Formats: sequence, C-alpha cells, structure tokens
Amino acid sequence: MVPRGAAGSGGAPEKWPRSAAVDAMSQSQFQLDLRPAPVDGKHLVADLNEPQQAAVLATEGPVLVLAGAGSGKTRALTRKIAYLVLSCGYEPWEILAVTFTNKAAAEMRERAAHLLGDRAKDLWLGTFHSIGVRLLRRHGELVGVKPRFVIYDQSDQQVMINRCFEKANLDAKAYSPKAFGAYVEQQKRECRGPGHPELPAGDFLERVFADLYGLYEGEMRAAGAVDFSDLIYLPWRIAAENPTIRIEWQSRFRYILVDEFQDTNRAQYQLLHQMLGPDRRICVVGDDDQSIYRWRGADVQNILGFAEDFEGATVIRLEQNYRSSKNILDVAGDVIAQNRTRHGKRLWTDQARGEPVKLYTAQSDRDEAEYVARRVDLLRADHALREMAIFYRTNAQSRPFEDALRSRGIPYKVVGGLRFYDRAEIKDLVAYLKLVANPDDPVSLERIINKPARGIGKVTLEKCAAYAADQGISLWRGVREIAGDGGSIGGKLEPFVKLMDELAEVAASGSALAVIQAVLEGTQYIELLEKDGTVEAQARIENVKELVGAIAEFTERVEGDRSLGAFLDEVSLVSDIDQVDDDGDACVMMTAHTAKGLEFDVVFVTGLEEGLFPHFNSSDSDDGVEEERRLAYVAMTRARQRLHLTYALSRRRFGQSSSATASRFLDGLPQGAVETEASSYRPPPPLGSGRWDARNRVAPADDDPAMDYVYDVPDYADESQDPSDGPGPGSAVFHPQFGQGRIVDIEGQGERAKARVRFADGETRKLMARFLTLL
DNA sequence: TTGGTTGGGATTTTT
DNA sequence: TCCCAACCAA
Repeated sequence: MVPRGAAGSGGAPEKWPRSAAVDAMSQSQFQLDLRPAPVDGKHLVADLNEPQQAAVLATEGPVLVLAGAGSGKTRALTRKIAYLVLSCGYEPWEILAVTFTNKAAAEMRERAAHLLGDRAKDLWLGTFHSIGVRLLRRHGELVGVKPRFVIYDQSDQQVMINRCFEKANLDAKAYSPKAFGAYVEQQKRECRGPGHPELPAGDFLERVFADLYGLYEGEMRAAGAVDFSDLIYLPWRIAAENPTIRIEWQSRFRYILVDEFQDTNRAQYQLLHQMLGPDRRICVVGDDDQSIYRWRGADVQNILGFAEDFEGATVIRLEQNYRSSKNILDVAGDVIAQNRTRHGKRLWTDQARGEPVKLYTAQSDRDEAEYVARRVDLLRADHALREMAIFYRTNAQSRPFEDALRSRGIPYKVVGGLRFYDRAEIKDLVAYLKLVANPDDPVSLERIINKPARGIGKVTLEKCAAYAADQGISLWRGVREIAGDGGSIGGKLEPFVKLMDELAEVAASGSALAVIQAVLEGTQYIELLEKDGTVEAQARIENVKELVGAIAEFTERVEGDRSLGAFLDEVSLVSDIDQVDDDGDACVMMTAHTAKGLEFDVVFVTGLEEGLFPHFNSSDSDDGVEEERRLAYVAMTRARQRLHLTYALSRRRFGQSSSATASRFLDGLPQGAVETEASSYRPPPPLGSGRWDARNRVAPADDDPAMDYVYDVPDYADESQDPSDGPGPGSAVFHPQFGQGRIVDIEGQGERAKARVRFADGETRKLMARFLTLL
C-alpha cells in the first residue's frame, strides 16, 4: 500500500471541519499521488457466505440488512467499511458508522484496523450520542449552545428540573419532576422544541409542562449544559435549520452505516435523514427480533418500514447462525416464534446439536443461585470463567449469585447496577472538573460548594441564588461577587472561590490529570475519607484512586488542552458495558439488556418467572409481553455451547418471600432439545394431598449439582404461604409422562381431584391431580 | 448548619 | 431489604 504521507496528516479528520479550500487542495493536488489505487475487493469477501458478500458489495443506494443473532453482521459490517475504503475510493473520514455502545465502536475500530491499518483511526465511528457531541462542539452556537458546554446525566438533569420547579413555584408533589423529565425526553425524541406547534396541550398538566419546557431549556442554555436527548435533537436542529451545514455534512459523510438499527428512535432517524445526501448511500443493519428498547423510545418502525421509506432499497437477510449449537437455536427459535409482530425469519445452523438446554426448577432464589454457582464451578474445567455469564431481568437479582459465587471462591464481575461514574465520591470529583470546565454550571456548583463541609448551607446558597437572579448573572458569578464584598457570608465563600480560581489556573496550562490532582490537594478529599476509617470510606478511596488512574490513562491518550473537556465528554457517555475489560478471568453477571451484542460459551438465563421475566410492568399489554419475549430471546442467543434456564418457586422481594410460577416463555419448549433438572427437594405435594413435609425430602446424590442443598427449606408452615392458594388455574405442574404443563382448571378435591392441564406439546389432558407435582 | 434518626417507598430495563 | 428524603436536636 502506498504510504499516505503529508496529505494524511494535513487532512486529519480530527481537525474537522477543514475549510473548503483545504479540501479542494488535498483532493486535487494530492489525490492522484496518494490515494491508494483501488484494489480488487475479492479477498475481502472470499470467506464470507453469500448474503454476507451481498451486504458488503451493495454500495449504491440504500441497503437494509436483516441480520439474525450470531449471523456475523459485525464481520460483514467491518468488511464493508474496508471494502468502501480499499476498493471504492472512499476516504475513512467520509464514512460514518454508528454503533449502539462505545464498546462496540471500539471493537469495530480495532477490527477495521486489521484491514485498514492506521487509516481506521480516521473513520467516524461511535454511538449516536458521541457523534452528536462532536457535531455539537463544532456548531452548537447555531442553536445557542456554548462551545464549552457540559453534559448532564439523568441525575444532573433531575436536579436542574427541581430548580426549575422552584423557580416556577410549582409543587413537586403535584407535578412530578420525574414525569417532566420523561416529557422533555419524549418531546426531543420527536424533534419538538419549546413552543413547537405540535407539543401536546390536551390537559392541564400538559400545558403546565409545555410552559415549563421553555423555562427548562433557557436554564440549560444559561448553565452551558445539554441533556442526553439534546445530543441527538440539537444536531438535528442544526442541520434542519441551516442548509449550508446540512450540505456540508451530507458531502462529508458520503457513506453511512448504522448497526442495531432496530433500536434507533425517531430523532436519530431524522438526524440520519439530514445527514444523508441525495445518493442515499446508507446501509442499516438490525434484527426486529432483538428490539428491546421500545421503553426508551426506540421505534421498531424504523426498521420495519425502511424498505418503504427508502424506495428501491436492497434487502438482504443473514439467517445462518455461526454462534450457537442447534439445541440452543431451536429453543430460542421456538420462544421467539410465538411473537406475532415480526418479520418472521428462522435462523439455521450447520453446527451439531450440542448439549441439551438445561431447565432447572429451583425452590428459592438462593437455591437457584447455589445451583448456578455449582454449575459454574463444575464447568470451570472446560471453560474459562470469563466465558460464563449469568443474566437476569433486574439488577436487584444479582445479590444471591454474588453470595453463592463468593462463598465458593469463584471470581465474578457484576456489570451494571451502580455505575462507577454514578458513585457519590466520583460524581463529587467530576463535578469539580465540570465546574472548572464551565463555571456557569449551577448543578455541579451546588453539589460541591459544601463538599467538604465549608459551612455553606441552604440559607447561604439561597442568598447567593437570589442575588444572582437579581443581577441576572450566573450562580457562580453571584457567589464570587458576594465572596468579595467582605460580609460574613462572603467570609465563608471566599476560600471556595479562591480554590476554584486556582483550579482554573491549573486547567489553563495543565492537563486533566493536573486538575484532578489539584482538586484532591485543595479539598483534602482523600485525607478526609481516611479520617473516617470505615470500610466504606476505604472503598471510596479506592474508587477515587481508580478515577485518578483513569484520568492519567486518558491524559496520555489525548494530549494537551483539550484533555479536560474531552475526558468529561467521555465519562458522560460511558455505559455499563463499556466498562467491561477482558483482563482478569471472572464469571460475569448482568441484566439481559446489557447482554445485547455479547456472546459466551455458557449462559445462564435466570429468574424465568411470571411477573419477573416477563416483568409485571410489561405484562398487561401484548406489545409489552412481546418485547419481554424478545429480551428473553436476546439473552438465550448469547450462548455458544451451553444454555441453562432457571426459575425459582419462591423469591424474596422487598425482604419477604413470595411464591412464583414458571414464566410463560418456558411453555412449549422443544422436547428433544431440553433436559429438565429438579432440585434436591422432594417435589412439592401432589395437588390436594395436604401439606408438604420436610421429612419427605429425598437424600441428595453426591455427584449431581442439582442435589447439593440440604438447607433452605421453603417455609410452607408459614400461614402466609398456605399451599391452598398455590395450585390453581395457571399453575405450572409436572407430570412424569407428559412433562411440564400448566393447569387449565381443577375439579373435585383431595385424592379424587382431577385437573385439565395444557402440556408443553400443546395438548390439553385431563388427569388425576395426585399424579401431578406442582412446580 | 450539621449530623443523626426515622419512616416510607421502591424495582424494569439505560444511551 | 435497603435507600433516601424529611425531620429534628444540638
């Protein structure tokens, strides 16, 4: 390959946007010499299957790739990028590739680097949000955003909303600030700003919110802050309102690729439309069966209607799965097949059947966790721990698994829950950094003005706020002016103002690392924690050190004056999954949502109970249940070799245990592919036979991981758990001959009770209830 | 202003 | 069960 020399660095896309003159120069003068001659792309697709090849080679006009789970879409996508650059004459910075997470972007860049070398650095590759930040940094003034804006996360935004409620004299109890936050997000998702004619104004509340929306936006701009939705909405507005910019973007992004297209929302779709030139060179990749973010505003219609929206679009289906064994694919396929609203496709594989999918019925959440931990321990012989993952519906479910793994000394890693950057001590320190970057940010200021304690309480702060409002200046300027006036309040404020001035000086000449060190120095943050001496304080110190480490690492990566701002941008946009590093061998656990896009040798999908997975809050609508089912499908299709499904008959919630029944997603699993395992407990009582007795428990067999527990006997003697309210229509049951089923109805009582049961094979049979065991 | 206690409420999922 | 917000005492 011809080295790119001068034109390469001169045309560095990071300095974007270059003036038109530079563009013209680099193209006319250097293009002939330095653009590598297009190479025949055959070697790039030689090892791909036919539809994958088609996806890579379709470079004119809109392309929709419907890519099933594990069908090699990332591979096809990366090859396509390489093909565009190496064979079609695109420069890397003319290609925009949007991924769902930063981690996915980093992976794609790394893969692209194998094919493109250094040039991969120049690709526009990131999440919608990170791309949005870059666009907004450059052109934000056009929509009233300062170039040095900070990004508010959800909790910062909530604080700002509370301020607005106070300013507007609204009772936070009568008009929920949370609901308003959701309102703002929803409007921006629909590309509607304050005063937009289509803002909902039906009821009183909506009119109150519509007014408040204007106030909120004004306060955000004055604070030099943007919220998450702004990162999409504002770039869209810039393009929509400024034809020159729109044309500039369109000619810059000559080819656009979007991954996980099923989870894009309307604003993202609209932004794409703005950036897309008349040639419509766009390739979107997604899977309607894996759409799991409808609750966050994702619009499946984007992918379902793509072919109509983009007339003449090429549609390509990737249906061969390279990831999972046939048994796993069969089970997942049967689960998703029960959804009505889908394109309808069936993945296939030429892999072997593999291990049967294991279904385990646990007595309790603890029993479930013990089973999983024991399995993990056994499977360590064949699989690295990092190749084993435990998935659950809600973060709160992680604890029993943590306990069980810890007690066996198995290293594990919990992904999600409380994010690193959401921890109080980290938020404090980041708030200092944010304030240095943008002193007008009142949310960060209020957070840290009295951390550590400086005797600045509510009253003092209110006086400052009143003064600032009176003078029409920012809170920070109000604080600074009062600090200088020699009064008693001023005396308390002065040291703080002095500290901030010092920090600003450090920031002016130093890196982000220098600033954080000055913050720690000036606040004695670590020393104060040390004095505390508690275990929690120790953990906090560790976190602080980790933050400093992260900043040090970052400062090396990004040089110079931009490092503080760039670091803040990055921390504002990291997600849980981005934080997962591959070093260290540990079993990982996370929610099913977080699992999207990952794969493991061994997967445990846990808590498959009615009300939990599918979750109550989604169970009342068909759409809701279908989304839950897709989520279950996503979770199951992460598995390469072994898939374990588990549920528990009793589960602790809010500290007390309540009984549960098997999830409907376990109904009708394909007989041949699934193997049932029961817990060590003697099965619960036949219907109508009275109470279950712990004495009936059979002795566990030593070598069976399911037979490992002799404790945790469910407390059926407890009044609240009277079994009479257990078995009934809907209960999951087990029959020695017909397997699992669900009771339709029961006749008679005691020994002579008969039940009609719908079994997994779809048949409904009438049987003596005493031959059934309640699951 | 601060720090502690107490009572009520929470749990869906997150860029 | 745990976490936070509101309240209260010093």
